[in-house]
Amino acid sequence: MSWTDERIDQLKGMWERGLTASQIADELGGVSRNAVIGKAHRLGLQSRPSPVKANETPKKAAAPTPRKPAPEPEAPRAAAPVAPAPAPVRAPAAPAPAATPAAPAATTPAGANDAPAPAPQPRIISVGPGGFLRQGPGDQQAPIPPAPPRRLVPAKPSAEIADKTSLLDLTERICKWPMGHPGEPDFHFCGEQVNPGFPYCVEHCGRAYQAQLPRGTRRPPPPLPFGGPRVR
DNA sequence: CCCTGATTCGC
DNA sequence: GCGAATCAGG
Repeated sequence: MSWTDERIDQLKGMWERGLTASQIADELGGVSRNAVIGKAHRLGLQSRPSPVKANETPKKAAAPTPRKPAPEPEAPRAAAPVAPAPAPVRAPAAPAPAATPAAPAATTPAGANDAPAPAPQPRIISVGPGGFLRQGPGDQQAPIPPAPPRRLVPAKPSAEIADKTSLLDLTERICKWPMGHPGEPDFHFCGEQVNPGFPYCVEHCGRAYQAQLPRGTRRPPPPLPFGGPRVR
């Protein structure tokens, strides 16, 4: 397998979302965990806490890599400028304590016993031209980029996907939201009319471009990147 | 042991 | 540029 633009995109997305290299490798398929890590580094996606990178020993007394016993005393070796960069540690999926289950008081005026209390949906900051969620003005959290292909189709007979949108059916005005996993028999694309200016239909734009919730709020279901571990 | 990411270096 | 081998922490 080679690193096509598309695969690189997927790698970036998943890496930024905090999936482990193993998960990414498994998801992409055809590459090893090491390949993913190597590529990520070459792409400059360094960041992310490494279990091994905790301390930085200024002295390299110990032979860290005996694979090639340097014959040279390495004279012109510039001293490694220890980057003091604390690096903006992206707050990952911090398990919000959520110790306070939000008293329903505010949302439940006295006497108002409306039963159909919809599930606590993410608060909509504003609505884009197509009706999808959009970030609030002051909210400059990086928008979750492309597309979390969730396993939406429970693997149906091939006849079932006979009229589904395939790769060949993609045009600039049909939704390219993936349904299922590439390579699987039921994999196809959404196929709806796109939200003008976007690669996805209105519905999927809503999923691709999510509003960042105000501090403290927690989306009940996690962003669910991909459908979890692939069932093979 | 398992997992993780980082790094090196032959290809 | 790629990724196996290796390192090293949890």
